[in-house]
This record gives sequence, structure tokens and C-alpha cells, in this order.
Amino acid sequence: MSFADEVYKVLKDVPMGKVTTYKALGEKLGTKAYRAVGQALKNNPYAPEAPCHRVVRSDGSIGGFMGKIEGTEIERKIAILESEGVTVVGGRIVDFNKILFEG
DNA sequence: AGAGCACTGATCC
DNA sequence: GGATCAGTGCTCT
Repeated sequence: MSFADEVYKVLKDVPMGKVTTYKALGEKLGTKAYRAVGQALKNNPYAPEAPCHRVVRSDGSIGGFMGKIEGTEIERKIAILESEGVTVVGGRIVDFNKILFEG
């Protein structure tokens, strides 16, 4: 088990239509290195199992996969979120606090 | 070994 | 209320 594996394990526990934050994942893993969580997510070896698009920043913004890398596979993940019932506007989650899953 | 990163909370203006 | 600093753990050079 690697650090990344634990991240995905927690991530898979997030129900559809909900989102979680890097912080929540880090806390569950018992670490404070939230950046390391992001590192693991961008690696994303468990692509369909690890819904990295379902992970957002603590303030509800989508995260680094927008604005500078738009036009990549990332934007499709945003569409997936909306498909799951999560609304994203201007790179920000709508009703973020209501769909936030903290386990 | 050193810099960087898909972050966050706390300071500093 | 925005910009900057420090902390954190892992990956790449």
C-alpha cells in the first residue's frame, strides 16, 4: 500500500453526487500534507475507480485543473460532476457545503 | 539532496 | 479582502 493507494481507497468511499476535499482526504489518511494528496490524484492510476474530479479545494473551487489546462481531459471531468448532480459554475462548486462528503 | 506540486491555515498588508 | 509564508509528504531531477 502506498500513500496514493490510501488516497484512492478513501476517495472511492465518496458517494456519487458528492464531493470531497484534499483536506478531508488528508485527515482521513492521518496526514497534513494535502499537497501530497494532489500529487497522488494527478497520478491517477485508478482512473475510473478514483474520481479525482470529485475532489475539490476546501473553499469549493475546482482546483488546479482549470484555467491553465482547459481544453484537456479535465473539462470532461467537470461534465461528469454535473452528470452526477454536482453543479459547477465558474470553476466553483454550487452548494458545495451541501454536497460535501467528509466521511 | 533539492526543487516542485491538482493544498491549507495563518499572517501581513 | 487579497497577497505572502510556513508546514506537510511524496515525486521528479
